[in-house]
Amino acid sequence: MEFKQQEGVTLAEVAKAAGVGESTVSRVLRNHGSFTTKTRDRVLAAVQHLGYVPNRIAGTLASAGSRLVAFVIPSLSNIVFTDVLRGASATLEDHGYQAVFAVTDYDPEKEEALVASMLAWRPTAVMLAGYEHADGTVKMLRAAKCRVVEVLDIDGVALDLAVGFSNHAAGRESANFMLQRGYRRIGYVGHDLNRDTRASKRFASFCETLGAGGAPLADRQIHPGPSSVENGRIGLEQLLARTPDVDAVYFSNDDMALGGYFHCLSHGIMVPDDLAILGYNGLDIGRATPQRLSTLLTPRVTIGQVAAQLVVDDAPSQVIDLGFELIEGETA
Amino acid sequence: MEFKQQEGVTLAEVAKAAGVGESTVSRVLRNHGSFTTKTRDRVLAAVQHLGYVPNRIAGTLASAGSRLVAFVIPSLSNIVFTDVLRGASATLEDHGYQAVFAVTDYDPEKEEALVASMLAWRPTAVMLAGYEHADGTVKMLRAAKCRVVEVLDIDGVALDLAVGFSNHAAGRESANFMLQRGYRRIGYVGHDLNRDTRASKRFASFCETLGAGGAPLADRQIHPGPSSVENGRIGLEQLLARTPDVDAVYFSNDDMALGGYFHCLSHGIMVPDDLAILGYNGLDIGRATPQRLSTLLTPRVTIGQVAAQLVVDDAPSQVIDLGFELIEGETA
DNA sequence: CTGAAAGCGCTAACAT
DNA sequence: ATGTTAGCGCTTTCAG
Repeated sequence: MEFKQQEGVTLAEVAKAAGVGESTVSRVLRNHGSFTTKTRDRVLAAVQHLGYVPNRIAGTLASAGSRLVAFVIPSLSNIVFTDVLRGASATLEDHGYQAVFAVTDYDPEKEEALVASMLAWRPTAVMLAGYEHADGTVKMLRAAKCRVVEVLDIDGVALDLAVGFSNHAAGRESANFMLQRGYRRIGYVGHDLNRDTRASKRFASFCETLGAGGAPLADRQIHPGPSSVENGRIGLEQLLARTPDVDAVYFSNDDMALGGYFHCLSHGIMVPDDLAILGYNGLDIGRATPQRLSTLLTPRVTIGQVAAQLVVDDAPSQVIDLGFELIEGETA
Repeated sequence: MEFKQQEGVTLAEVAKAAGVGESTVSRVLRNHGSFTTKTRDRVLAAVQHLGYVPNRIAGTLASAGSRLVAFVIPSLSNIVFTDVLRGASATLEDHGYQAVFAVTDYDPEKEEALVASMLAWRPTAVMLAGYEHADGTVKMLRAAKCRVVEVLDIDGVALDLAVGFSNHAAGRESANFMLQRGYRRIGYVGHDLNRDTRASKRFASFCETLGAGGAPLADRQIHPGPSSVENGRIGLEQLLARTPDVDAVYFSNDDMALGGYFHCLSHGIMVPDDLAILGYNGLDIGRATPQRLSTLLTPRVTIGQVAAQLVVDDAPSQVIDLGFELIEGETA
């Protein structure tokens, strides 16, 4: 059945076996150009017979597009990024593109190094989170002749394509919601803001809006580590120890908020009467908790889909605001 | 500063600019072979000056190894797989490898198609979840001269490398734990078992062990969809409606278990006295809930790390059992 | 220590 | 409709 599969069957061998020229095999395989049904069948039979698998490395070198899309993301633990990947990968696969990824750990220098090594694969596009990049990263990206998509943030100047929503607007809307609900002693529990610049944008606008509304932030508790349920629990505990009279707390995201909610559950703190809780992200789990979590739903998967579609369509440079939706749950 | 960056600077141009031969540039860049410090500096200066980014597509074609590792995973929503990716990608990046991935949606046919298109990139290795693959997939993988790593399961015959733990053993240990704790009317709440073959192995062994222990499964509720907190909540609700007298429930994973736990919280069901809950996976969130979730911790990140290391080392074929750890929480 | 030249496997004109 | 040929940008003998 299979003869020399060990070292890789080449197109030339298929051509020989089918008794046609190499370009004919190439045309048939890519279904491009013209050929008779007869030759097509002979080529396909030879392919089948030899177990030929086209070599896209060679194909890419000979033509132009690599059909490789590079994702340089901060983390694989944060659902935000895996959701974007998820949305994008489906669209990409449907169009014959392959997704390559690397994780920066929220480190701009690492991002720069990873972008450099991604560029070595001559990707059709590279997708990054947000706008804050090292100078070298920007320089390389500008010089490279590939598309650049910045996702999850639109508060800034895009390099090329940007798909996301305004984190400033998200912070503002969250603050307005709290204010409307009548909370006046509002606290914040968050994770490392230096690394997560999007969370820090939300926080800044949240505070500003609160101040303008006459109820400046009562207190804040920032955990130096990454966001997690456990850190949210600890964060709220510490905040309350210092400022027991807050009537509401805004968390940097739903994981943190869930931790805060659990703290309340185990300490007999009534939510939202004793303390209101507002999260961010709109995770599924927040809809299954004893009380539905109040949060801001972000269109993460859609962002990935739209970003991928723009790349596939080779759309002109643009910024797409996909917005968000405030979910009025039962915790605030 | 940069002259013809638009179309990509080539190694030949660097060579010309540095006044040396192409092979010398290649040697310097890969730090392989010999050259004087003087020529090295000149080459590096030229690289810097022109903003040269090596083309790995060409490099791969000319040499052999692609330094690409392909991941063909069932889902990006299930933390199990992203954790494996996370563990693997760090190791891979450290060794100059790039991770490529594709999502099968638990569909063996899609897996086959994706493996085929991955193979076109001539990856150093391809990583798959578990042992259940379409015949075509196995055939291609055997024919391809790349390493194959099956992760997360070791209950079967490995194609090449396998890193994981025994899901049968996990089911057995979970059942024995329930039995030891004295539960006798034990139920099961799970998600689609046809798709998740590993969950189905755990369930089978769980039932078998329970039967052998004289307390056969009291009832089961299988949700046809994917695992989620919400589906776990609904699943437990339905199970209890039909069989109210169960004293413990084993869930297909922690997401489902969390849903069950939330159901208990909101319906005044005392855990574990009225109803005990046992999950599977050992998610972080289970340590922050009002009561720590009893579960089975699986070494997902480590599996990724070990798998990547084996590939990097080009280790001989072998199966590595990384085991798991039963976490005695407060819910069972 | 360094350069010249022959491919790697495929695609894309260009013929025919 | 199909074959021929010249590269794509790099690595790798092989000389020198």
